Order: sequence, then structure tokens, then C-alpha cells
Amino acid sequence: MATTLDLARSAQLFHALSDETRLAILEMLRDGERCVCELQDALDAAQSRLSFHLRVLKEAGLVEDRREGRWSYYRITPEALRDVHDLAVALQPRRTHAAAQRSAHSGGCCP
Amino acid sequence: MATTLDLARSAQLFHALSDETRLAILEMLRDGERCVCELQDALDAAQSRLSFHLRVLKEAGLVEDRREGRWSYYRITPEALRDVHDLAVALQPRRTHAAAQRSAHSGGCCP
DNA sequence: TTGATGTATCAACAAACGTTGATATATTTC
DNA sequence: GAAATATATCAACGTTTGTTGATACATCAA
Repeated sequence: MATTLDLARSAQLFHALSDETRLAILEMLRDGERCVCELQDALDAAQSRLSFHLRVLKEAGLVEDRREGRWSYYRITPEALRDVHDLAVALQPRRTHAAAQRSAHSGGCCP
Repeated sequence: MATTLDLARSAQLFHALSDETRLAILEMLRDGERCVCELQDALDAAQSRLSFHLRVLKEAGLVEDRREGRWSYYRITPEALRDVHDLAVALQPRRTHAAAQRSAHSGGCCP
């Protein structure tokens, strides 16, 4: 039972997902790998802008890339998305005995 | 089959989850609702800092609050976490026919 | 070798974000 | 009433983030 989150890693993952351009990129990559120029066309984004977002995704482990000649192809790393999935589950409220719901709060600021 | 993401909503959700303090708050709330002063004690965070983060979480729909006298109690909104879960699934690569993997790219910048 | 092409990186900037300390507002207690 | 308490909000500030345009670096084509 995973009780404690890796806060830094989780925040990094969620941050990488917290931008519309990056989500649009991932949405495109669902159908298979794409080279940067294809993303550029489809998303109508400047080249350096795309490059920036791809780097954020890559550093978070959400995508991997492959170079072929002068083209770079990016694809989704399914394991990373599985981590996101697992995090969402890990944050769900515990189903636990009602008695344990409110822990003893020694500070005593509230009833 | 949900093909297109609500980018703005998704980005908002993920952004709310992209901060360590906010993740620590949610982790505490898994065990049931807590008042702000309890979170303050447990997370050793300034009051206005906590208030700020709770507002971000609330605006993203990840928590709900309840006032009782001078205390505010916050709790997780499980539906929102289910949305996060669903998003992680929706972003997974499609399992599709190999033939469809690479779409026709009319721009013709790459092979 | 030269020129074109695809991509990464950089510097500069504006906008968004998170922290802090001060103040405001409501509620309870005396 | 007045003082104390829990929380929210605000202004100010430094930091991080995302955008743009310029440049660098490969690779390919002629």
C-alpha cells in the first residue's frame, strides 16, 4: 500500500501536463509517433515554441524521441501515463473506518 | 469514445496538482476533512500560504469546503480525482491497426 | 563545397505563480 | 461591549514559465 507520494516527482509530472500546448501534443502522439514538423503544421506553433514544450515533456519522462536523419520523432512513454493514472488513484480518499476518519489533532486549535 | 480533450479544463486540473504543497494538502485530506489550522500545523506552512493553495485547489474543483463557526473544513472532491484518472487513460496511446499508426501528412516535410 | 532544411538552444521579455507580511472580516469568549 | 481567534484577501516582491526571434548545429541535396 503506497501511503506517501513522491511529491517532487508527482509535481513534475503534473506540471508537464498543465499546459494546453503540451496536452495538444500528447493528444496528437496518441496515434503514433510524429516528427516535429508534423506537430508544427498541425498545431500551428512556432518551431522554437514546440521544441521548448517537447523538452518539458521529455524531461518529465512523458515522451521519448528518436532521431532519424534530420528529423526527430517523438512518441508517448506509456509508463509515465500509467504513473499519472496511479497518482490519481493514490490521491483518492481512503475508504476507512469512520472512527479513524478524524485523527487526533494534538494542537487543539479546533473542536 | 472521447476523442478530444477539454484542454483548458485539463490544464487547470493538472496545474492545481503541480505543486508540492498542494499535493501534500491532498494527501492529508485523503483521511477525511481537515480544518485549515490542522493543515497549518501538519504542513508547517504560513496561514496565508495555505489559504492561497486551498483556493487554487477549490477553483479547480479538487476540494470543497464547509464553514462551521470560525473554522473552515476542507475535503477532497472524489469526482475531480476521477476526472484526473480518466484524463490519464484518455492520453494513453491508442491501440489501433498498424496501418493507421502514421497518418497522411500532407505538408510533406518529412518522409 | 555550397546551400537548403529540420531541430535545438539561447537571450530577452512579459505574464503567471508562489511567498510574505499586513490588514480585513467574521465568530466566539469574557 | 472588548479581546481573542480562524480564515480570507491584498499588495509587494522575487521566481518561474512560456513566447519570440536570432543563432548554432547537424544532415541532406546539388
